[in-house]
Amino acid sequence: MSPDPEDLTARARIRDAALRLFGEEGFDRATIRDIAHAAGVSSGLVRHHFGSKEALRDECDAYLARALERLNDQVRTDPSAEGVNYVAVATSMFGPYRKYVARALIEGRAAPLFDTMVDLGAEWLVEVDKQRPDPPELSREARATVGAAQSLAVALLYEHVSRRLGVDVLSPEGADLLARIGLDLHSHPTISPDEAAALRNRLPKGAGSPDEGKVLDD
Amino acid sequence: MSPDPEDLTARARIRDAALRLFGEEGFDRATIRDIAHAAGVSSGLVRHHFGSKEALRDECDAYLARALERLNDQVRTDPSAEGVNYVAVATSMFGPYRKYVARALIEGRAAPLFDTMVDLGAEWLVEVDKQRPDPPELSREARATVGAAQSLAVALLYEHVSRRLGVDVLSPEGADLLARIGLDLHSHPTISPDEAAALRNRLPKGAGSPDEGKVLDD
DNA sequence: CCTTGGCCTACACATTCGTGTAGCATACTT
DNA sequence: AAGTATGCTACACGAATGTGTAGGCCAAGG
Repeated sequence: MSPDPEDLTARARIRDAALRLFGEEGFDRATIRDIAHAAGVSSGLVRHHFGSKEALRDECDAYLARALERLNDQVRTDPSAEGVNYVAVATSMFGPYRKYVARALIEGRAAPLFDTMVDLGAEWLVEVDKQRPDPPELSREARATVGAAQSLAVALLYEHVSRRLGVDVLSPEGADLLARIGLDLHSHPTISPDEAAALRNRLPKGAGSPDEGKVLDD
Repeated sequence: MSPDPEDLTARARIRDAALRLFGEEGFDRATIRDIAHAAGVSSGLVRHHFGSKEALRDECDAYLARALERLNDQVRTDPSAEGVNYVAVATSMFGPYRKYVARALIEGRAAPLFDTMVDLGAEWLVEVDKQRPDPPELSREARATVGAAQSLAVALLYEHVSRRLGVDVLSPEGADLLARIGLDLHSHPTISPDEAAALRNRLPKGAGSPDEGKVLDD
């Protein structure tokens, strides 16, 4: 999250304060007056710049979408971006805006944000699939969707994960531990291919035939 | 989620309505009057039974904890509980209370609920570890924590996952697709052991030595 | 019969919040 | 220099909400 060139302006300060308070308190509990106070302006100015509280949130969403686009390009062109970075980015995601993003995602908002995560994951899966012995039964997009959701899980459940691990996962030690756990989980299947086949055959619908209206790659 | 013997009573109806409205609208947007109306009682009765709005939410949390305990015992004693059920339970989790649980978890509440998920996952890992070639570097609890978080991801990001998959993941077709994706992801490592070792050596802290104050099993 | 206590309702109060309006200062334009 | 747009504040209003209070209905027990 590199700082925007537009800074110091009251409008930007209001947006940042809103991002923070919406995240910490939630949209309803965060009042316009509190946001204005945190930004060092009057409450009237918030209305002057953004029109309404919901419009202010829309602007926050849009700002985050732009920020993600920058980060997206950055990751795509970064040669050191490999696999785990995908998870690392998702985890430390949006730094101070983590809580805001979490709430937005839970409420079904911030769709472009989630979609970008899926797309990033799908691109990574292209490389992963090359080293895979058996052809995947399911589309890359489908697997990337669930993978993106799982990658976001630690960021969403930040408090609980930190509590159970006994370490703040945003601290250097916590991030290190998290990276090792991620490597372990991603490098060790928890179900053997045989078991997977057996369980697949037990699924109620269809007996594991690879094509019956499911989402498949072309 | 089996229905409680205590039912039909106004108190139970209020609690159920609160669970639903807190989930759908969020704690702040859901008003006591709306909850009372949904339960078919007056708003005063809500206060009479629960004292305050926050106390009502506490009761909702406690009720969910009790319900989870029942489900916990059920899963533990069910012989057909194998691996994927872990994910399936987390996904279709709490049925109508999914949104409530999601909000509670995001806000850092419902800790016993998350802890139960971790414990369940850790028990499963005991079996998984038996079939693992290399000894795990990290504690079972640590891996179970992240695993639990990832298992909850689809439930938390229900709307986005359903949207990207093009199927309601709570519908029979969606659940089937989800199960297949889960089997695929769990049975195929996305990182080879060699890559994992290489990436582990690249981590800033320590050069991959297996013990330097990390969380380890005994 | 009367009274006691648990459910339950109706109504009022104080607070808070989003929004609307009026007005001031500064800077830029013509 | 006058006009005008812009960034900003102060203040007020209406609505909604959590909470408090007074009272009614009804079964149980003396």
